[in-house]
Amino acid sequence: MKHKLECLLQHAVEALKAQGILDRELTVQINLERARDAQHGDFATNLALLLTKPAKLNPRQLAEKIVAELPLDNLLTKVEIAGPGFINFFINPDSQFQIVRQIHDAGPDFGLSSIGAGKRVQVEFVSANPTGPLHVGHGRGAAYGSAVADLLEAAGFEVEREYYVNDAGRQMDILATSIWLRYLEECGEVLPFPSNGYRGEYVREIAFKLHKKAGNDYRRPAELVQEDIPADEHQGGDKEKHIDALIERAKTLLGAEQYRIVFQAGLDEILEDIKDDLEEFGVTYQHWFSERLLMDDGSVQEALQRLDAAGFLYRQEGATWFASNRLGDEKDRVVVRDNGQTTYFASDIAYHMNKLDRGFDRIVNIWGADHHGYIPRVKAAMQALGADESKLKVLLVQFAVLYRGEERVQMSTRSGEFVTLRQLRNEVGKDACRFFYVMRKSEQHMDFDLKLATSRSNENPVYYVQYAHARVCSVFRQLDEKGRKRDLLLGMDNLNLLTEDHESALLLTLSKYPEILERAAVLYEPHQVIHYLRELANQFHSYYNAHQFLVDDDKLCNARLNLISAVKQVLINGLTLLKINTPETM
RNA sequence: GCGCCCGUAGCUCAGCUGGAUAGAGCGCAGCCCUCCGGAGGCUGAGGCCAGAGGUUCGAAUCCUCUCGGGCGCGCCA
Repeated sequence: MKHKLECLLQHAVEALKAQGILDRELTVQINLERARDAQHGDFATNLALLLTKPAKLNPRQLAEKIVAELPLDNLLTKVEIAGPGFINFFINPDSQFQIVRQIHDAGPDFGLSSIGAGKRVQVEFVSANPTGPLHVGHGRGAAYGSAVADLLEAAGFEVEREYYVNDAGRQMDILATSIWLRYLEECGEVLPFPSNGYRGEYVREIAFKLHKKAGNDYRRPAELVQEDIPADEHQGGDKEKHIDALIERAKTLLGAEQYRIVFQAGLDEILEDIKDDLEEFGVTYQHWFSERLLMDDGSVQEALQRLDAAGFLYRQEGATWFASNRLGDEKDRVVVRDNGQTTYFASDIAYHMNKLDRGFDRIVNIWGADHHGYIPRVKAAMQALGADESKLKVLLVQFAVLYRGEERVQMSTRSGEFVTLRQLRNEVGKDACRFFYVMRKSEQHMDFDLKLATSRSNENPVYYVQYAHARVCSVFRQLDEKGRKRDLLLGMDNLNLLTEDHESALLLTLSKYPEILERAAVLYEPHQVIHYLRELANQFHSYYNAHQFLVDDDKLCNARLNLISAVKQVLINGLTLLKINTPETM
């Protein structure tokens, strides 16, 4: 409907160009909107206002000329010029009824579009370090990222979801060493735990399993482990030097082979936990991409060579620097440290080179807001590699602050007492969890109220939407109990009986769903779908209270049943897209 | 100090790439089941869109500054 009107307007513009009112070279962006007020019809455009200057006419005169060029179509009952020069379109009400038929015919596919035209988009999200379970902060990225990916897919893009696993680097060594130290405790060795180690309970559990499986194979005497290790922080030393020394000690005492096994045990265990966690949250990936792989297969070296060949690398103070400042970054960045090790950023350059080489039309990265300073350097690297940096879209997700009623829930990663995503899901359930996370615009700081999310009352927006669905189901159960049969065709033939205000409003809202999905996908704004579903549910509940569906008149009854059936279908489509359940009873 | 995000009803937030009279939920004050599920509906009070300039037919929306809140500015990952 919307596209059709846009076409008509485009033709009118061409006609004005032919008449010499508008310059032929002028490109015109048609801006057609849903009218906010029913008095302004169904759609409105500000076209005449925008073209006032190039046409050198006042807006109302210009609007008249545009309207004169619009072919009369039986879709429209009226086109009028209003206010300063808006053109308002009134859609033939009969055509509005057809939305019920369209929804019925399309079923689960209603709302899907092909604007993506099969273009390949990669969406990378969460990508939390596998050094511990996901916490609530990752939850928002997971819910938002998967919703964006699912929306893009619904809009006709070919989507690949990816998780970048940081399985290389110092943090992983700290984890491996932490596990080993806990393992030694399991074996009966007595030794202090480093202040900088991972203290979470999960580390003990992994150590426990390792001990159960391997017995004392990796046991070494505590004296040897401790010998000549520099003091920890609480002993007046440097915690970083302390932990680094312990890592080295673990590597020497265990040897490369055994160290690798302990390391791998931790990585596997945690990654498995993250995968399960996300899967239970309705989040799945096509690829789990290993950082270590990039280092092992020479990709990092290759990326650096390419930067060097392009003249973007130089050496200073023993390190190798990438001249990102020349490409808009606030300063240059180290890619190879003076000790010869490549930095995390070097891996990331190689990773983005790899993404580009895979030929995606668009690359979407979803990051926590704390990484925003990272964007310029990654874009700089893409440019230096000769790539089109506009292919990369970085979406930032702001932090969520947890509340339980008035009280703020404290999170502390160090102590290992942080609230995990799993705990959150167990407390509020998957549906409320996803709904709440996606309900807010991603760049908006949000307060996540656990008390509200768990309340089974009218305060809770999740139940409100689900209840609308359950109510429709209930009406059909009631129909059954009364021994009546639904007559689909009779209802379709009598849609024109749906003339109540509540019914017109619902028909209009239903017809907006495809536009909402498109818009939400293009703008990466899944919260728009939530808002739409709340509005739809609200209108349904109003309708339910105002009118009886199971009336004696078979024609009217079946027309209404078809209408609420369409409501049900759209609720299902929207909620399913967001991976939220649609229970038939609650 | 520099950079990014945010500031809209008492609270939590929408506001359709600049449009017509700024919206919703919660909370508050009332009301509505002889009726398909009251986890619902209806009515009402509540706003200088942080503040000041600017851009134009028109600004909550764009630009500049100020004030407030969050987050970044490592040879960490």
